[in-house]
Amino acid sequence: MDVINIFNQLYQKYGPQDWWPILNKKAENDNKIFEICVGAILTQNTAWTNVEKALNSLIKANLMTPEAVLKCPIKKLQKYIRSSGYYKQKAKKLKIFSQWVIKKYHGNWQRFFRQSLEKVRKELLLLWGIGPETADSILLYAGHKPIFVIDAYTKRLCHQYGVEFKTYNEYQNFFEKKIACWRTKSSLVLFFQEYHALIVKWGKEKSQ
DNA sequence: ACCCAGGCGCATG
DNA sequence: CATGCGCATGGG
Repeated sequence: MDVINIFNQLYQKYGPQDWWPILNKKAENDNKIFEICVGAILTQNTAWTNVEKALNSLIKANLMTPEAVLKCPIKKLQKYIRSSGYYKQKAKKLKIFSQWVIKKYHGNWQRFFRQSLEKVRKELLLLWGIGPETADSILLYAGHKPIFVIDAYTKRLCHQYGVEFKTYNEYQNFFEKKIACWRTKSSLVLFFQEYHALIVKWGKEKSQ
């Protein structure tokens, strides 16, 4: 399985994907980062179209900040994100996530992301509701950390080439080892961002 | 009527 | 360690 060659083919076919999509374009930078985190949580096992509706209703209700989410009554929060499914669990996840970034980092993402990749990844994974894919999406797209996101489509792509592993980390290592060695950090981030987006594009098209 | 979507936590063997 | 199950909406 030639990982680089597959990227080139996908890029030639689909072009740049411009991920992560920001809906609230006029928001402050910290709130755009928060929007990416919220999107990453809401899209767990859920179609993005359903997530977009929830994100837009949060924006419209002025709830796209950790402070506002923390203050909002849970029932009300559930109502706004209902379209994204699992809305009771996800409302709780947003509460916990918001409380964490406020209490520990005063809502300042710079303070969080300036720490090492190992440190920030481990810390996200300790939060209830944040698993490996959600953590890595946040790290890659919100924090610009060089980490490769594995999702159901990525595994499906591997299987098509007869490549199969047991764990998330094994898939991740497989891609990172084949890509990481010859690139600088910033170009690696862009490459990982584009690659994951292209895989999702490929997967979505295939499942229609 | 069914199946799936940009997963995760928790209980069980 | 590895399965299995509940969570929930909306579009095909």
